[in-house]
Amino acid sequence: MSLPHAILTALLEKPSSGLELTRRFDRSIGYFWSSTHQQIYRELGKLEQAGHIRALPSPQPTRGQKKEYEVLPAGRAELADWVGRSEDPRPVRDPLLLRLRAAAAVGGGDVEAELVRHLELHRAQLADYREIERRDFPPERRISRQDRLRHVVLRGGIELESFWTGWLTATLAELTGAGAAGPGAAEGAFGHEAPDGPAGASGRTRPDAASDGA
Amino acid sequence: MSLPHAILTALLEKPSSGLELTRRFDRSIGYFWSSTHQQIYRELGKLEQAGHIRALPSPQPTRGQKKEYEVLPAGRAELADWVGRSEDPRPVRDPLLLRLRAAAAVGGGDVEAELVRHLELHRAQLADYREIERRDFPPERRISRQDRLRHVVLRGGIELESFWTGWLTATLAELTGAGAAGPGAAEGAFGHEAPDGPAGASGRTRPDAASDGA
DNA sequence: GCCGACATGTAAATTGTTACATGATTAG
DNA sequence: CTAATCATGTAACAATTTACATGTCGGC
Repeated sequence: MSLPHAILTALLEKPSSGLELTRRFDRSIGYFWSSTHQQIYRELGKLEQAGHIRALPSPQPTRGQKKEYEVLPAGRAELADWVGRSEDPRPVRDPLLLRLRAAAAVGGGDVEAELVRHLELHRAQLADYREIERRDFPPERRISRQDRLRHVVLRGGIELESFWTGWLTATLAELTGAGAAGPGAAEGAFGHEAPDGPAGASGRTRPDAASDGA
Repeated sequence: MSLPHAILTALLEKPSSGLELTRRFDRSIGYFWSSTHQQIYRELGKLEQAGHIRALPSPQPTRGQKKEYEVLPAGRAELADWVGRSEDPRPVRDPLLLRLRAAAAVGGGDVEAELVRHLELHRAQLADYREIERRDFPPERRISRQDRLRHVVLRGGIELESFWTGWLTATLAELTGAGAAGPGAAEGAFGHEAPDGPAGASGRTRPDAASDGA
């Protein structure tokens, strides 16, 4: 999957120990590929065995002792190769949307408080991103392709959080703004089947794409 | 996690067999919680053992034979309880954003083709969602809370896809529109650490994507 | 000498993916 | 009767999460 490549990226940006990586996964790289220290240590071991990274020489590499890693040429090559690979977007798997859908199915439940809570969280994350953008990407600067890439990734984070705050705000307005009609209304609504696509007997299929052109 | 609750929701909406569920996970429920038939069968077994669902009586429940399930009161109770629970948004884990960040780190690589491909996929999904909205949620209809919930969930899907198409379009413009300056420029850019600690909430401003319905 | 922070790990359980196996039903 | 399709599963593996275990170092 992508964890080793996230680690290679982080180590290319700056050689680090496992704990340092863990911290950067809490705020920088981890904004787009989150992970925990357990996974990171395990993956560091694999990457070292594979000859993609190596531990910088140190006095005694014992247990509680800091151990820094750097990327080897083989690791850089692997990452460059991965960058050129193709991968479909992952299907959405969002507990909040599912929860609302479940709320529609069982009826009742005050979901509004949870929506407000999420709104605050997303607003905070958005403010965080905006601050990083203000600090690292001043408007008139002449920038390299590297910086452009980093900036569009950050824009992705900003716009994603903007989507959430916008949708949550609108949803709260929709759910609290007008009184709910009685239950048991209109059939045929979303949740009662979408039109049939060509569905094979095994596994999910991304509902057809590439047809578009618009 | 959420898979059993996704299944309970789907079965509440309509009792189904494993294969029918698999198909609905390809187009309806699965838009927000994807899964495969293997996982679904495994989970159906667990839910049955837990007394949350039961197989509808049928002649002989042998192997290749269709087996329909319905939700029992205990299952409905569990789902209602889950709806009321609180859960933080999942940290982002997106291979495409990570890939761009890796491209910035290793330099080179033409990432543009992959962006175009994703743009087409998201446009197709967006068109699909819009069609469902047009069909299932005509504008002037008086609607119940159930329908409101289902509609906001669909709006979530629509706005999420709008975010992607908007961001991908802008990113392609940014990367192909202007010639890249030489490599090795500006340090201190995003990717070289963000500030520590939590950030306060802030008012939202809408940048550009994820627009239309909110 | 001990405590808290730093630092690296192990183990077990759950969840998700990939590949394969098997039986039933129906059209030709 | 045979192939395609419907339908339900098993097995093995990979990824992720949660809980715990161990060791080092500096300050007091």
